[in-house]
Formats: sequence, structure tokens, C-alpha cells
Amino acid sequence: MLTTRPRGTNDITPETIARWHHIEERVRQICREFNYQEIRTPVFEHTELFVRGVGDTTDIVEKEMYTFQDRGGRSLTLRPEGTAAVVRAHLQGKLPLPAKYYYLGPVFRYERPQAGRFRQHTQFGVEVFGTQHPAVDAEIIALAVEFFRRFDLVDLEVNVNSLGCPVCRPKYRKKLLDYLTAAGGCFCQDCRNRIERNPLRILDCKQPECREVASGAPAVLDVLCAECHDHFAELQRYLTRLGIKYRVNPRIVRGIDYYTKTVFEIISQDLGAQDTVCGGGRYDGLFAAFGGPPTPATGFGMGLERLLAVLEKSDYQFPKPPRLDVFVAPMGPQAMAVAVQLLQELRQAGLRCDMDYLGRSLRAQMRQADKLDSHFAVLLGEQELEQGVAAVRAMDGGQQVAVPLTDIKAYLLAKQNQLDLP
RNA sequence: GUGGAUGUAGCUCAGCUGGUUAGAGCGCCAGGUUGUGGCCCUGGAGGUCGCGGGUUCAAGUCCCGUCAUUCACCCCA
Repeated sequence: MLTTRPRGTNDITPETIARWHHIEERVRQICREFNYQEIRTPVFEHTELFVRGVGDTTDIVEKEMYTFQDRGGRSLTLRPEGTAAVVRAHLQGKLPLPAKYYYLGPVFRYERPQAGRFRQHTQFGVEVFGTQHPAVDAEIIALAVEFFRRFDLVDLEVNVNSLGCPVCRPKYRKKLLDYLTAAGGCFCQDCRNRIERNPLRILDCKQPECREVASGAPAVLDVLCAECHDHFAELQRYLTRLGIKYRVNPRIVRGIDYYTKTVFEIISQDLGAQDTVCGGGRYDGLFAAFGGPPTPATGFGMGLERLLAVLEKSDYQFPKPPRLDVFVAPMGPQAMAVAVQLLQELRQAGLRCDMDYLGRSLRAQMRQADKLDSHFAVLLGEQELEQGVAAVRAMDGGQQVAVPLTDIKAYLLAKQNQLDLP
């Protein structure tokens, strides 16, 4: 059908674009304050980048990528997440360390849409390269929390966990598998699949039987090596120091292979089943996986459609859009010619103006001026033209005065306090 | 990929167990003011009842298929 958009995509129409502009401004503002630099990468990359970066057994790579061949036979993929491309761009540009980046743009995943999930959605993300210090993990969490706070969202829950490193994670994995096999094969079909692909996820199964088994399983946090243990403990100290309320949640696992040590999710009570509005963590192994020098890194991704959904359920007041300054209402062809010139003059002076081009009745034009929420209407009829004036009407109070055509610009600019000038 | 719900005017919806020209509110347009908005009144435009097939004398209504939307699972922002 030529009039239906692809499944899982959204149109942002003029009615809602102001909300997006507002959110985007807030993103840029907070990143400026935290000293993160914007980076823009292509929306598509070589498929191999995501296969290697995200992990070839992850759901994202196995069944959710928009992959296509270009005319040169290369396999390309619409980015399913932001991090891999930022790392690639940093390496390719031989950009200096330490580096703090943010990005804002669409990502694509082939999934069944539902509340808070789309095939194209918008992510705001940050990445910090070049330091392993837990204070940086705390900083990005603080950035997200402060960002939400500025929207009066203070009851979002920050969940943190540690997944260990190449030293301790395999040990834990083995220990968990030993426990699960000893506990017997009484798992649901989903968990039987999970046991090979990502056994940690069994801990998060919703089936009652699996939960019971999982409740007795060894915890990651008990098996961390000394370095990871200390790192996680320090992260928590920094969060406390920053006054950030958080919950240690061993079931935070994440679906991307590159995470090491810190992982976190910020969830909302006001969303449906897809309640994570921000998720991220540390990925100290990703640079090396791309053939770059080993470089510690941490970051998060935030789903802006989900943020918008939360805001729309909250009582947050978006700023009201600026009003039209002037609506010019000509009556008759001669007036039309004058109106066009007047409009040009006013616009050149920086006023936000429009006029009627449909040749409608004055009544209809006034209705239009009202609907556009204009501050002023400038009425041009034969009587006015004869006298070289226009009737300038203040829409709010209804006062109307005749102003010489040559003085209209000055007259309106003198009423700046009644206009929405920037 | 799996399961449930829903598709009637631009929007939100009504349409009883199948029965004659498919309705309402809001919105839109016009008129009520031969040149003046917001309130009010009057009138008007606008519908392949998602699409295709079937049952029937007769289908918006029942059946099958299909597409779309939506919620949930898997998984994720």
C-alpha cells in the first residue's frame, strides 16, 4: 500500500515535532555540560562490524538485523545499535584518547512491534573511551539520571550489576552450568535454548519452575575476581557519593556480548513490558575485538521513544510552541499585491508571519488567524488602501488601529513585548 | 518467529439476535455580520464499512483467508 508506512516505523508530524526538538535540545545541552562531543556515523555499516561487535550468537545479529547487499556486492547492515560504529569511527579517525562522545539518531532492528518497541527507533547514547576508572561508569549513570531529573522524572529505578571480565566470567559460567545440570533438566523450552546461548539469562526467566531453580543458583557477584569485585564496589561508592539511588540487581544481563564488568539499566514503572528506557555498561574488550589497541570503554544507549512515552504519561509540561506574530488578511487582488510585499518586509525584520492565499472571506481569514494563534492580524481592504493604511488588530484584546503602511513594521516591532520574537 | 485483541467519515466511536437511502460527537467548509476571530445557531462536503473469497433471497453484521494496527512472549532502547 502506498499510503501505509513500513511496519514498526513512525511518522513524526508537525503536531509532535516540537516535543522532539525539545528533547533533542536537552540532549545537546546536558552533553555540553558533561563535556561530551557529538559524533555522527553512517546509518549503515559493513555487516561484519555488528557481527563481530555485538556477537554472532546474539538475537540482534541472528534475527534482527536489516542486512542488504549493495550494487557492489558488499553486505551492509542498518545499524542495530550505536556503540560498534562509534568505536569504529574512533579507530578509523585515529582520534585521541581519552574521548567522550555522544550520538543521537535512528537505529533499526527487525522485531515484532509492541508497546515501546519499533523497527526504527531513536537512540541517544554516550561513550567514554580510554579509562577503566569506575568513576566514569558512575559519571555516565549520573548523566542519565540528571537528564531524567530535568524532566522531573525522579522515580526511575537504576539497576546495576557486574558481569565480570575474561578472567572471572568463564569461571562463573562454568559454575552456573554445573549447578543447572545438577539441578536437572526441568526447564521451559526457552531456558533449554538459553542454556547454551546465554545461561545467565535463565536467572531472569519468568516461569515459576525456572525461578525456583534459579533462586538457588550461584550469584555472579560472589564469583568475581578481585579486580572486578573492587571495581564494582567502587562504582557503588561513587554512586552513593553522587546521591544516586540504585539497586544491585544480579539479573541484569544485557543482550550484547561485548559487556564486561559494569552493566546497568534504568527502568520506568510507566511503560509496558518494554520498560528499560536506558541501558548500558562497560565493554573493555571491544577495541581489541576490532583489531585496535586494547582500550577500556563504557557507555549507554537511551530510547527516546520510550522517554517520550514516559513523559506523556507524566505531568511534564512541554514548552508551548511559539505563536504566529502576524497574520495578514488581504481583501481583493490589489490588497493581495500589497500584502505580499508587506509580508516580505515583516519577515525580513524577523517576525513570524503568514497570510491567506485562498482569497477567502475576511471572516474566514480571521478564523484562520485565530486558529493559528496569531498575536496580530493586519487587515488590508479597499478602504485602507485608499488611505495608505492597514488595520492592525491585536487578537488577544481585540483593539484595532489604522497604521500607515510604511509604519507597520515599526509599529509591530514597538510591540515586541506582545510578540514571540526569539 | 509464537499467541491474543481490534479494523465503520480526517479523529474518537455507535450500528440490538444478518433486513431497505450506514449514524453521532469533534474537526473541516459555507452562511447567520454586502469587511472582522474566539461563544452560539443553521446548512454542507466527506465512507471501496481494511482487502479477497464464501454462506444467504439479503452481509458493516456470519465463515475462511489475507493485510494492517495493537498487546504479550522471545529479546531489547
